[in-house]
Amino acid sequence: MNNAGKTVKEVVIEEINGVVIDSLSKLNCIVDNIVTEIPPDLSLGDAAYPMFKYSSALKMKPYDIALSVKNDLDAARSFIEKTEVKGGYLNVYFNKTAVSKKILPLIIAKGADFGKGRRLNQKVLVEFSSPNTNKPLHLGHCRNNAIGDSLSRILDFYGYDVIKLNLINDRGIHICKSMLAYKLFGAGATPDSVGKKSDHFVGDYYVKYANEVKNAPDMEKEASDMLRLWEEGDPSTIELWKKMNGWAISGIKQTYDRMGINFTDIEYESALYLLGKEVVAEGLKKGAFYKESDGSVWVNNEDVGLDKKALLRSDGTSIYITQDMGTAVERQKKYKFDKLVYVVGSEQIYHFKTLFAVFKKLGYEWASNCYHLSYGMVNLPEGKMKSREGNVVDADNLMDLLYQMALDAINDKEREISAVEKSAIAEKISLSALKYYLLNFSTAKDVMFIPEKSISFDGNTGPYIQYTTARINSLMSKSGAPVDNADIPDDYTFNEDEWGIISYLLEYEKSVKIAAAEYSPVEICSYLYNLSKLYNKFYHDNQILSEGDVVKKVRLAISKSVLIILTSGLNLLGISSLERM
RNA sequence: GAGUCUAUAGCUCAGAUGGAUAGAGCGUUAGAUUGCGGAUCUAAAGGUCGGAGGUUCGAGUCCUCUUAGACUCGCCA
Repeated sequence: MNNAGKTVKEVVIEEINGVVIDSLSKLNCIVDNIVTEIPPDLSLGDAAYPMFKYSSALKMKPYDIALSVKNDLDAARSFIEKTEVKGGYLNVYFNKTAVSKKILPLIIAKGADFGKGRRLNQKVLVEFSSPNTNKPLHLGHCRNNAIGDSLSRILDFYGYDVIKLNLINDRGIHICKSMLAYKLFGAGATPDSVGKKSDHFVGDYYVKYANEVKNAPDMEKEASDMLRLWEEGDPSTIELWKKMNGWAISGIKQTYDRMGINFTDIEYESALYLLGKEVVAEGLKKGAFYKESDGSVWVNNEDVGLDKKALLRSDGTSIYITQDMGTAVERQKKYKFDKLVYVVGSEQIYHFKTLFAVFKKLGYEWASNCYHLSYGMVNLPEGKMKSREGNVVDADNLMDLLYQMALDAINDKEREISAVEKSAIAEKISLSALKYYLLNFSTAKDVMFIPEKSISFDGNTGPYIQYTTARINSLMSKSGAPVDNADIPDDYTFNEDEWGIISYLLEYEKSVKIAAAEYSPVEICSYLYNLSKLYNKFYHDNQILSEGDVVKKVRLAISKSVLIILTSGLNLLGISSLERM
């Protein structure tokens, strides 16, 4: 994965790289790719070239190599202010004015488009969320939604054409369980008649089933009978199914709307689950699969370190994996995707390995373009979430709780903001807290969710970054004229706080690149948090509006640039920046 | 039993492609604003990067072994 567009940092650094490479070749060391690092401390410069690896080939001390390259570098100027040899490192200090004059006006001019990659003309399908229609969304879905949505935004920003897919799991035995409980105990009630959000209404009957079946084991058989009736198209069963699915899906849709999650296309398992049978037949014909004497169809994946896996039951009905096979083939036909990313929990790693191995055995050239982005489970202090034990953290309730906390915090500030606006702001803050919290983990890791502690508004949180945007927005509105350019005099002397921010602004594009390449929203979280910290320190220690015209303009340009980048990065996380809070 | 993933400060977590004294937040302690938003800022204390070997000039990062935990290994989804 690479994007042909060059970042500002690359433009600056490549010029310097060229000189370093030439210089090394004069010493008879031919390299085509040079390693650049960022020194651990700003006082050590803006870029560093470690010379250790050339030492043995050149039979020179790293220090002497660095010294030799330094001589050549000092002769070639422009973006370089000075160079220094320290140990085996050659440290380069950028010309602050030259770099600033390049980056700040560019950010301000491009605004939200700064850092956006050129279009790659490659289509990426991102499947995420994939709820069941027998219960409301819970905390685990929140993590999935946050990751899937953010990843889609990142990939789009980087240059891919992203299709967001939601495959709704609307059929199967678990759906029939809630249907059965409603049929037996519902007495014609509706979400409206009991005044309940419709997906919660449906979920209550799923819980009801779990409780009742303990004393009435026959219900299990009734549920599977119902599934059979559904597959046969029994009218009254289908009618009930449509009614309850309608409730579940409309309730879940409300939760998506509140979270700011949407999809390019919504797929229904009920419409796709039979497709895989044709793929199985194709595989049999190709000799990729084999049939057992009882009629079941299998694939043998032992050659790739996996096991044998059934693809079709002996009665000819399809299995979970069969649908995934059919769905993927259908997606390739419909979208001609270049990549297909499944955002699904880590408990399904084995399943996707098997699935992708099947694609390879079928000879699909797109098999290697499928990727399972697995994420760890969300745990509670008392253990894992189990819907049957009722210890799940419900998504709607959680958002309500966070909303109330945010609203209380706003009210404490006693700002002159209307009640309506306060409410809107509280909503944005609470979502930011939730999403940022869930994204600020490596995806592979399990998340420990401690309700009282984990979602806070202080420190490394979404609201902290929003606060920074509100602060800058407030500054902008008090600055008089809008900041639409960056006037930087050639003789301007940047202080450490100013330069610290500017040099970090140079890193934004790289962060986006890493986030896109590694499918890693946490990379953006870290970047935004670091930038916010740098800015808040700068803001705390430096005056802006009361300074003279020259300094004021430069600092406003820096502030404006930070605001643009923070807003851009928050957007990649699916979080709104704020004017006020 | 096999496979995959995880292990970094009291707690919760960052540390892409190996590089300079391993970084945050929370919590604890001590401070900062007669100034543009205190949901802010500064500082202190707190680490054998689970353990043992190995590769390398250099390892939290790569390799081997090992310990602990999670997940998976179904004609469930």
